[in-house]
Amino acid sequence: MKNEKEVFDMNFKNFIPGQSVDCVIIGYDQHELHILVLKWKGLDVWALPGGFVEKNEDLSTAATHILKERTGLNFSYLEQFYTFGDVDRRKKEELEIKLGNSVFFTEERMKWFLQRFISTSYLGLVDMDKCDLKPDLLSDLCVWKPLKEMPILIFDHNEMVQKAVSHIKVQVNYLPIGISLLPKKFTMKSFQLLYEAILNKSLDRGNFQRKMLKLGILNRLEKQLTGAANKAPYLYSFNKEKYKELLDKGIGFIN
Amino acid sequence: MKNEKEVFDMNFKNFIPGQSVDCVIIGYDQHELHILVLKWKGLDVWALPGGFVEKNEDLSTAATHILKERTGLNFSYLEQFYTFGDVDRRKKEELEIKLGNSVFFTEERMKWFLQRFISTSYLGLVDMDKCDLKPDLLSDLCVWKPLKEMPILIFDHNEMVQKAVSHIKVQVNYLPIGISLLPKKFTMKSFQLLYEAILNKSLDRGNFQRKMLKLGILNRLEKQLTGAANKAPYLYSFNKEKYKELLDKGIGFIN
DNA sequence: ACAAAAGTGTTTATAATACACCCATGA
DNA sequence: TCATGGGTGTATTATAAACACTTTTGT
Repeated sequence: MKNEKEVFDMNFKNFIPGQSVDCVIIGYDQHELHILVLKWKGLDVWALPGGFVEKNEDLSTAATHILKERTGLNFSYLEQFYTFGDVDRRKKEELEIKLGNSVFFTEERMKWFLQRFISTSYLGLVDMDKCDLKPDLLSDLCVWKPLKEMPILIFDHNEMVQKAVSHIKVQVNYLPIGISLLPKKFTMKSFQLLYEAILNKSLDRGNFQRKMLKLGILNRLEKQLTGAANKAPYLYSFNKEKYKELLDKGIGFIN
Repeated sequence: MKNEKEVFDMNFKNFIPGQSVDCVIIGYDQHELHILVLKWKGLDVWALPGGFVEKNEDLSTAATHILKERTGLNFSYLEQFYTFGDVDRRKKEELEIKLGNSVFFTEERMKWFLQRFISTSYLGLVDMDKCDLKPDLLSDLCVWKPLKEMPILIFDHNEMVQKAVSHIKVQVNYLPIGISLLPKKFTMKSFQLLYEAILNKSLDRGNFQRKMLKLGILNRLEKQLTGAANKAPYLYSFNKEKYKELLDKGIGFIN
């Protein structure tokens, strides 16, 4: 287990200088998209999960590695989507003030954090329920925030979130949206609401249902009695083989 | 003008260590896509145009800057598409042998070239006729090669080309294909052949023509008498405003 | 019996596809 | 006048979109 002492033993000699990785991890709950964020220790500073790249590890391995530490999972969908490389993407002065108070930030460590970083961003899609969240050494909170209630994030992290969200919107027919974000069993309604949350528009219930059934990616399971005074919906699971086949061919789920 | 002396004066202290930029520049001629490549001085080594990033320049500025030097142009379409960050993407041993013979590669320079580099790749689309090609300091040739006759490129550069080409295929409806790759005046036939080259499949002539005309992105100009024993085709130019408007909305050119 | 939401059906509009037809051109 | 390729027309099919009808559930 990591502890306070480890934080103070932390050093950066095994990392590539100037290169970082940040992750926009998207989950879905209560009909809303959520983003995984961290709060820095003792500060009102929010940031995306991220880290540095070890000298002997691939960029993608670094992302996998960072997310394994934060969520306990190996992500089934994790893909690089953009590299942020502007000179002034980390506002040095702002950062210096924020870090200045902490005992952790010795002069040497300060120097590391104040250098120019080029950050490659990864997009992950995950079933929130499967995650076992743990803050990193510099943070005291690691939580899901609804996309619509995003706090102000440090540096260009809000831009990263925006870019990732518009990415899944554009690429909606080529990404394993349902299979990554929904639990094993789900209703057609929640499947539809997921697409509506991503596309930010309402879809016709009848047409959605017919289209998804016609694609052959769903297994119809038992009915789910909800206790409400209406017809019980079926539960569905994904036919993974068929789903992946369609994704590879790039067949459209939604127009 | 750059000359041999300048090569020997070249040093790397103004560059960010470990970070490079490579460019997949796509042109279109004789019904085929072409890629801009360089041949290293005195060696049978081919590579994409690329370079390093100055300490005080943005990543995108570095790409713009590199291409200005190679082609004399400021690209109207130039976009980052992937960052290659595997530990062993540059095969050190191979590189060491290739560079070992050159007088340019002093120990210090060798050390620079043999470090691990993370390379961010940019995709550019350009009218080949507008380019005024110039090799870089390490190369003696800077030429267009037809995509179907790509030489073996150094490192992972062939992978970069493949990734860029499949990127434009997938993104075909969102990229300024015609306006970037065709000359000012062109025939409907050459416009169609361009899409066929990208999509690698044949399209129906009548339907293509009707669709493009209906989109309202084309201005019909004078007829072009080719000298051939058949009806003379019209020349067209692009209605740039309408074209960009459609691109922004993401309206489909081709299915 | 009623409201509410699920599941399915039907109609209409729009777009994709295939191919046919006529026209201009130079030998 | 013939072959060739360009421009346009049309019939067929497939898909999207809108909405209506029926079924199931608990009160």
